[in-house]
Amino acid sequence: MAQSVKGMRDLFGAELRWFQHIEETARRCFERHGYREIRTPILEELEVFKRSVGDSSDIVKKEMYDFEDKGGRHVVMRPENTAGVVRAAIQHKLLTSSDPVLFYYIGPQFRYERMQTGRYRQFWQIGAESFGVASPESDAESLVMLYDFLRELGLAKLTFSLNSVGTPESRPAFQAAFRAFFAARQERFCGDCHRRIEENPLRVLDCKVPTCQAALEGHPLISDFLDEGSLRHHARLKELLSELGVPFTEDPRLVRGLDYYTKTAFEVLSGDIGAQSAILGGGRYDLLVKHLGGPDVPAFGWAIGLDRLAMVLQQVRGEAPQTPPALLIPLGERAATEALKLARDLWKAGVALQLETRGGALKKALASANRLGIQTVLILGDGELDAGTVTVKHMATGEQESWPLSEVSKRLGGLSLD
RNA sequence: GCGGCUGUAGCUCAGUUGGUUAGAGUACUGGAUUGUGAUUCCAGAUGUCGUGGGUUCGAGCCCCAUCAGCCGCCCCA
Repeated sequence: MAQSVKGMRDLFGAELRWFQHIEETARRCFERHGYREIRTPILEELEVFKRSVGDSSDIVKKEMYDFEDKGGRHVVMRPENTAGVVRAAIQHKLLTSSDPVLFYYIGPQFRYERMQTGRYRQFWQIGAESFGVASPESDAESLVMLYDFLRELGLAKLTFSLNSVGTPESRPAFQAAFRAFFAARQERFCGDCHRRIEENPLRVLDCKVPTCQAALEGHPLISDFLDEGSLRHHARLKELLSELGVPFTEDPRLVRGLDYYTKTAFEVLSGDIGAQSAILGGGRYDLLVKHLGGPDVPAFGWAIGLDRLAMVLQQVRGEAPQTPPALLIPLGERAATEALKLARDLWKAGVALQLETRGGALKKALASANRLGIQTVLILGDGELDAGTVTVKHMATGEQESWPLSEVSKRLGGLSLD
């Protein structure tokens, strides 16, 4: 039997309902902040990611689906979406005015990784990118949008981990100090950390090995090396978040895996989904646009893992909210014709209605309604047709009543049928 | 990429030291009279025991390979 490719999965049923609910909520929340959707291609040129995500990162070094297309182009299935959005914004000259440009995206991303719960080779991200504003107010606006979005989904207890990773000007001094600190006690660090100190020193800070965390005791703090601008930015952002009631904890060891971040970096972890605990992350990336060949435009953005978010929501909230349609059951051939006509009128009026077309026994249809979780059943037989009514059965209570045909639409929440 | 575990009906699992036609619960199908469900009762159907090789008189059980999934690391969403 044919099976889906490793790491690729089919989405349907209860899980897909969460995906849909999250996506609908996201669009509503982001659109009202003035963000607009952007959809970029899944395939990008390799260079886009090498220059943005960073060619020392694992994502670029070993996790990309990359291949040569029939025209000899070296293409990559996007491992994340920020680089593509930036590329598109530059290509279409969207960043030439002084107005901010606000985008959100929803789409699949691809990384060739070892499978695990919450980690798939095709996974979905929702993200928002804000271009053109360097102020901490811009960070706060984006973060409060994200926070309110998560609140609207019903996640109450999440807290942002917040840090500032400074600027390329302030970073060398810290890195030198940190390397010296590391060198002085390098025998206490694990093999992975020795690799990290060379490739991405900041990553040593969030090593999970307890002995490494112990060895980090008293390490130089990024905040002690921050330039004046980054410090003021960070202080102001914290002030704003406090004013807005957005909960956060400062985490001086928080760093981001992607190379393009400056100043603000943040993430949210969840304890509900095993080792793959990161559900979202982001921060400021003031240099990326210019680095990719665009104008010198600051930016702030983040991405949420939809697969993991859906998993967390399913765990803390159970089933995704949904209103099942009503079910119309005709009895007999004459009723079948009339039911089809009635259903069509109701559909036109915007009523959610499922039509029983199998024509079997009523008890079968009711059992089926029960399985589908349908609350309201309309029964249309010869008696009802002659009386110009429909029998309405409320599945939860078993109570039945009779409605005139002309009132069905209105009483099911649709438009009037006149 | 590294280390460990698992794979038996749609789902959750049992299957005794290898021994005849592989089981349960649940779900499913039909029935308990004509137009009333989810409870109850009766009946029924269901599997290449992940796949391919091997050992054996005999393999769901042992060995090897392979595929898929799970757990931890790495990485990250």
